[in-house]
Amino acid sequence: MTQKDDFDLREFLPYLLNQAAEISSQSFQRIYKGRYGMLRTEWRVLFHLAIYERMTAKDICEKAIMHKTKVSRAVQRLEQRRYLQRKPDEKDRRHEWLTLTSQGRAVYEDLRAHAQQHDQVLMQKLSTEEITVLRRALNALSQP
Amino acid sequence: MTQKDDFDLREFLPYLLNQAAEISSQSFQRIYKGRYGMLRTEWRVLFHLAIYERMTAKDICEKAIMHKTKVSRAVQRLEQRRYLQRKPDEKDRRHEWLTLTSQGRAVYEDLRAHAQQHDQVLMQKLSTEEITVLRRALNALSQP
DNA sequence: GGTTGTTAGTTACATTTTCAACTATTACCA
DNA sequence: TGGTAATAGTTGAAAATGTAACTAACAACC
Repeated sequence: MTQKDDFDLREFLPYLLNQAAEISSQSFQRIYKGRYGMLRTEWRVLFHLAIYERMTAKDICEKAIMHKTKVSRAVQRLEQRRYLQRKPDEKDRRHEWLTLTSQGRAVYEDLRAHAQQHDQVLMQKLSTEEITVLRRALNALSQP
Repeated sequence: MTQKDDFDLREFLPYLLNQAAEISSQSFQRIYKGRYGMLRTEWRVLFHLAIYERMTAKDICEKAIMHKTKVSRAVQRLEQRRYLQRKPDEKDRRHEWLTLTSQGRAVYEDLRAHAQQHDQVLMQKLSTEEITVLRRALNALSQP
């Protein structure tokens, strides 16, 4: 198993990004899955609603860059657990406004605390300068 | 939909990493999926075999940080398409040595060219300094 | 030498995701 | 006004993934 090719996978950005994303997500996954049986799609929706307070599923699709079926199903499960409420828009009944319940907000507060703590741990692997550049670069790469 | 919370998702590394990974993978995905009907797991295995020439499934699991069932299934599909061959180890028949066929290498060469081109496009969004720091940071974050 | 433990890899089943088709509502425009 | 197009969101079937249990081969130890 000796390297032969001049092409190095560890320089290929999509590969590197996936690797880093996968590994750095794992320990946070254990938290939201272990404590609340949630999926990745679900914590994302929950966090978006906590941060923006009031969104339609469409808004979430755009902000979180998630497919509408993913969002739809995440919303269903969060509703079943009474973490969010739906209210149809009066003027355009195709839209549904989503907001967290107090229960949902409580879950968010708990997860957010863990998220921030988790982020601290990750950042310990990097210098402050690296963190700044990394965030900037990741944001740039997130523009489609 | 106005931001309320002081916690910013766009600073949470696992989120940012996932977003960037997702988006930057998409156009490469169109290529390996469109041209060869391959999955992400499959191009990864293919690339590893091209680069390291001869590996067992276990080796690939470790290098690529993929679960053994993923690797097992990717190997099956690559074998069906005649992109790789298996040879049991003579001394320890639990091991199987995997190597690409010439067909598999041809597919790799094609995909590699596209990968490099795709990487160029991605890197245009960044300065050379950002690229250096990004790669270093991603490698650091990829250590579990 | 036979029992027990380990390792490489596969398979079966449950859970998630994807893709396409669907409903319901509003917009557009002749 | 009526008919077609567009939009928000849901659903069902197929594909992919995760988890755990499994087989086969070897190792170790008494």
